[in-house]
Amino acid sequence: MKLSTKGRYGVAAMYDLALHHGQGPISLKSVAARQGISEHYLEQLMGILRKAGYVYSIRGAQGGYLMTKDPDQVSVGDIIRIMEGPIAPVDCLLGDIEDNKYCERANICVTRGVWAKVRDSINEVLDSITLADLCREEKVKK
Amino acid sequence: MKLSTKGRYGVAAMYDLALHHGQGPISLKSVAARQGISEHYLEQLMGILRKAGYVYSIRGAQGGYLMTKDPDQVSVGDIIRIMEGPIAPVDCLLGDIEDNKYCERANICVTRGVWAKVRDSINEVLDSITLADLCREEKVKK
DNA sequence: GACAAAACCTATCGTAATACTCGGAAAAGC
DNA sequence: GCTTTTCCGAGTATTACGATAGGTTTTGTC
Repeated sequence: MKLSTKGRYGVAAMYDLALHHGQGPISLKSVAARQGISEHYLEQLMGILRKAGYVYSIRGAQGGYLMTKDPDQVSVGDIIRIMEGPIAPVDCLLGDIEDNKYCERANICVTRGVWAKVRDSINEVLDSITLADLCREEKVKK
Repeated sequence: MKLSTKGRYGVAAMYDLALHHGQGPISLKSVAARQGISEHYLEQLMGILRKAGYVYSIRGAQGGYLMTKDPDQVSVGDIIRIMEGPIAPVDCLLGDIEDNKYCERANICVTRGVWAKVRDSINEVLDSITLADLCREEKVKK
């Protein structure tokens, strides 16, 4: 039940952009340095976030990335799901309960209900926290 | 954020034993067949459950496995944690917040709090469901 | 006592995903 | 024109997962 670095780094990067929201384009290099992420790798991750519409970029010197929405409009769950795909502790939760794509007994399986509850509770927690919340916490810590 | 088959199969096997609780030793072969798990692989998993004290075994012909506790005394969380280790969406939750073993900035990191909340909510769900609960559900479905 | 059924044990192994790394092309400010 | 930056596609090393294989030991039953 581990989060991949994709999800973790994605949140870290978006959080970094949120902290600097309104200060013009933020270079990938500076984000990578502050958050301790490989530049080249982060590059790929920013591509995902860009294609998903959470950031846009300005190329060339003095360029960088900017958030498309305000930090209070983006939840941690949004980012995790973009980076890792839908939350699903087991594959059988991905399809319809009837389609048997991942498990022939999905409709009679009692453990499926357990995993569904886990999924729902994870999503609930992740959706309840916005990037703005994280920024506020940062200020409290200082 | 996937559960491994270890956890899934572990729960399936324990659930199967719970369904047959009080009916003498249940052979690994029959559990594997009912739950659709490779026999040899399940063997290894039963070893983990046995060493952890959740089942005991009777060797030889007509042998098999039995639960050491009643199904209402064993939660899904107990089994998952035995099979997969402690629930921790990120490694930095494993050590103390001060020991910096997994992350140098654990004590200043704001995202750490997010993952801790996720962990707690997963544990809460998993601990709230016992094998006896699953058995009751099975009967309702029939 | 032989036999078969079962648990037990150790080792091996193929596949796939993860987490990068590398090398460059294109864009844009100065 | 130079430097800074994003953008893109390919390659790669490591690891964990999910088994598979091949045996040994134990024990009930005929």
